[in-house]
Order: sequence, then structure tokens, then C-alpha cells
Amino acid sequence: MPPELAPDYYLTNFHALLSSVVDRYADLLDPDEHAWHTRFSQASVDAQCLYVRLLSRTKSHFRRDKLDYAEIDDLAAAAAELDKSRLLTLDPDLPLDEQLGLYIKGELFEACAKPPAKTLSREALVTGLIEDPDAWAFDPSALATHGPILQIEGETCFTVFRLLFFGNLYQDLSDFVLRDLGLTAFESYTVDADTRAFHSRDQIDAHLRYHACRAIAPETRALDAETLLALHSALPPVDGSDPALARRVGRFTNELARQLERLDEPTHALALYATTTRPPARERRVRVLAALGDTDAALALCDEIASSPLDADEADFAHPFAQRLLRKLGRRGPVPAPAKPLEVEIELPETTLSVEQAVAVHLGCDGSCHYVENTLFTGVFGLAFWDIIFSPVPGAFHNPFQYAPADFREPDFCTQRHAAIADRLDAVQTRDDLTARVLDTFDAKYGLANPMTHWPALDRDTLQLALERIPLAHWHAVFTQLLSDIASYRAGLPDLIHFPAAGHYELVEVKAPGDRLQQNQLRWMRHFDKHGIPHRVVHVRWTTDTVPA
DNA sequence: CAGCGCCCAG
DNA sequence: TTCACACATTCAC
DNA sequence: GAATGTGTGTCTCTGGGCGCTGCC
Ligand SMILES: [Mn+2]
Ligand SMILES: [Mn+2]
Repeated sequence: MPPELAPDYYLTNFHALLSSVVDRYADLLDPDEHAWHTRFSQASVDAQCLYVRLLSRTKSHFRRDKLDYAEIDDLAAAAAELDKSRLLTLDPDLPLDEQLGLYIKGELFEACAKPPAKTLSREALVTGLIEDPDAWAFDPSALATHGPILQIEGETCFTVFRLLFFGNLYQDLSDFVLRDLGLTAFESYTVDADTRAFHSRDQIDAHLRYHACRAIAPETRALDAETLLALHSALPPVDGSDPALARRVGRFTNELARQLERLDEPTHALALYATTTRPPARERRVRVLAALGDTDAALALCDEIASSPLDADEADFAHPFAQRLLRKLGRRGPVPAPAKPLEVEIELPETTLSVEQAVAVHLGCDGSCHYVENTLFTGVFGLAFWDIIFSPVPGAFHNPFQYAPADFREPDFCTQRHAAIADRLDAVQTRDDLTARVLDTFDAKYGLANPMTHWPALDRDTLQLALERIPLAHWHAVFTQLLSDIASYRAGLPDLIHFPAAGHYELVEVKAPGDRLQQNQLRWMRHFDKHGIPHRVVHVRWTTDTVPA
């Protein structure tokens, strides 16, 4: 049973957000934002309530006759007050399409003296009204009888406050509610009061510009070349001082450039890719250069990537691609095939289960077999290093609603915590050490949001069995690889873990007919080979029903 | 009137 | 604020 | 075999109301 919230819960949360931002960032707020904050603070409680209610909703315009909040006594008075303090605008001039959006289909029909057939869809009705309002003798004043329209003001100010509070724009006031209802739980790390996430107004504006660009084009697949280039030039410049923004801008740039490739604009795509180092920008540049026939440039860039790869994908890409390119020119011999993992084939009757589950059932006849994919090893990793992940490194935690430290996705996340990580690896000398730490953390932290352990997918008994069967050296080898590049190695782990009745264990990657090993799966298997971690690929062949029933 | 998608509240 | 994986298609060798 | 695109399940918290569509 969820706890009950106070009737003014949302106002309390809003105040908490505002004062946190003003306390921390007063010097970075612009005059508009200060004035907005002052006007809100001076409003009556009823007016504040109404304002926060409306600010929490997705649209910007509301019909007053549709609003009804139990805790607001005189809604009309509150609206009038907000209008006076310019936090709302009563009856704004609205473009017809936005105005029509506030009324249901029946009301729109009633506003037409000569309405079309009722079978007309809402969409067609609205389109028709916009194209030719006179055709159906549409009378806008008939809509006004439903009462005044409220337009919310100051949304952009609140956007800035949200950005400063959360560090992003996808979290909002509902995060407070979800926490207070116990629906999400965050680790109680120490929030860093001394290190600010934003250091200058320019930095804030850069984030806002990025988010504005992103908001214009949620689907880059639909855009033409001109729009893609315009969007790119509208993006804020990035330098090394704001890696979080650089990551987002880089990601978006790659998306724009990839679409330019699809539109057969390779030169423009190259230019965009060249503005970011975020993978796979360099890999895409190599491919585009190769396709354009500029082999020398492609090879040079391959060398650059190979000598300083930014992630595992880059490392795996550069050399083989360069070899293929050379071979095409007849400059080198064939590429030696990389070592192949142990592969076996089994025959199973078709089932309604997924192929992974079918094989799990089959192998489970001997001992037990579990469909864990990435969840087991990443989950144990998260538990073994839990306190280090949430350790109060300067600038890691800015608000109580983070599932991970701010720098978790940065390449230097581990180097920043290197000493603690090395100590932990050192301190875990026996399998019992590891088991105790992992299970204790599992019990103590169960359900808390975190970046590595996906609770619903992690079964405690399976976890315990894995800790009993997998030697410490193997855990170490997996942890070390994850630590080398968390983003690249958090995926690609085998589908199943098999615990035969006789003891030991084996990791099993299942492949249905037509499916093949992916790059990240091969990468892990190379690592398993190196460390003697038992694994195999099971290819399934479906039994052909030759015997009639 | 069932089914859907969207929006909202807590 | 997706992401990870499987599966389909196309092309080239 | 390589590359690309697409689909699916899983995430975000969940139940309820509303507006709309389409079928009977
Ligand atoms: Mn899988
Ligand atoms: Mn598989």
C-alpha cells in the first residue's frame, strides 16, 4: 500500500526544486528567470497551486471550464491573479489550429451553422475548418461560450530550473512523487554541495540550444539534407569542459550525419562526422571515404583509430577493415580468419518457447540452466562495486534522483576511482569474500536504482549458485574487462549459464538457424578463451517432422 | 459499445 | 531516454 | 560474409478517464 501524500505535495516539491536552484545557481540565472521566480514567490497559495498544476501538464493551453482541483477554492480568482502577474495569459490570441485543439469534436460541430456529416473524422473536420472556415459557416465566437482560455507563461524559465536541478530535461516533478510513493528508490549517496554541474551562463545556454535542436527533430529519418545541415550548424560548440554535453551533441551529430549518408550526401556526412570524436564517427568516416574511393585517406584514418581506439568497436573495426581494403586493391594476401569458439549443433523439436528457453530446458535436464544474458555478470559487477559506484567523488552527485554518478558514462570513470577499484579487487581474495559482499549488497540494496544491476532479472538463488560454481579468477577476468570499457562490455554476454549436476559451469550462446554471432559476442568469447572461461555456441536445428503421427 | 491511445494524478 | 538482441534483406565475391 | 535495416521485448509506475474510431 503506497503512502499517502499531503494535499499540497506538488507545491512542496516545486518549492524544493526552486530553492535548491536559487541557492546554488543564483549568479547564473538571467534577469527574466529571477523575475519569474520573484513573481511566483509573491503569488498567493491558490495561485501558486494552480500555476504548478498547469506547469506540470504537457500542453500550454487550457480551458478554464475543464479545470477542477479540490485544493484550489477559487480557481477563477487564482487564474486572474496569475494573469495579472504575467504567469498566465487569459484568452491569448491563438492560431486557429491550436484553438481547435481545445475542443472536442461535438463542440466543433456545434460551432458550425452548416455542419458537415457527423461521420467526418475529427482530423478531416479540423483540416477543413482551417482550410476554409466559411464552408461550414464556422463561428469562432460559439467556442468562446465555453469560457476563457489560459495560456501558461514562464515555461522556459522552468525548463532552465529543471535543467539546473536534474542536469537533464527528461526528469521532472513526477520524480519527487514516484520517490515519495515508494515507486522508485534511489541510493542515499552524499549530494555534493560544493561542486556545481554548471559553471557559466554560456554552458547553460549551450545545453538549452542542444535540447532545442533535439526537440525540433525527434526523428532525423524524416529530414532532408538542408534541414540536417541547418540543425548541425545550430548545435552549440563543444569543448572538453562539458563531457556530458559533448556526448549528447556528438550522438546527435552522428545521427544527422548518418542520415546524410542515406541521402547520398557523403561529403556533407564526412564534414559532420569530423566535428566529433564520439564513436562511431571515425568508423563511419572510414566507410564513407572507402566508398568514395579515397583509399589512402581511409587507410590513414584506420591507422589513427587502431593506434588510439576510443572503444572496443573501434578497436575491432580498424585493422580488419584496413586489411579488407588492401586486399581489394590486391596489395596484401587474404586476412587470417580469427579463432572460432567451440560450436556444436543440436536438434530440438519446435516449441512456442524462445529458442534460448528451449535450449535452457534441454540443458537443464542435467543440473540447471538459466537464461541470464547480460544480467548475471553485469549485475554481480554492480553489486561487487556498489559502494565505489556511489562513492562521493567530487561532482558525481548533484541531486537525490540519480541512478548513477554524473560521470558514469565517461571513459575516465574508472580512472577517477582507480585506487578504490584496485583495493576492492585486491581485498576480494577468496570466493567467500566475493560471495559475502555480493549477497550482502543484494539484500541491503535490493530495488535501489543503479546503472548495472537490473533487479527483476537477477534471481538470488541463481546468483548464489553462480558464486559457488564460478572460480574467483573467472570473476576477476570478467570484472577487469568490464572495467576496461563498461559501455562496450556490458553487452554481448552469452544467453545461458549451465550448471551441470556434476559441478562446474558453462556459458552457452544459443543460435537459431540463420542467426550468427555478433561482434560483441565474439569479443567476449575471445576474452573467455584467454582466461579459460568455459563457453560454447549451440546452434539449434529444428527437428523436421518426418514421422507421421 | 469495445478497443485504442493519450493524458493525468498521486 | 533507450537498448540489446534477433532476424530479414541486399550486395559482392 | 559484410552491411544495413527492421522488429521485439523491455524500460521508464500504474490505474482510470476521456475522446475518438469503428464495428454491430
Ligand atoms: Mn541472446
Ligand atoms: Mn543467442
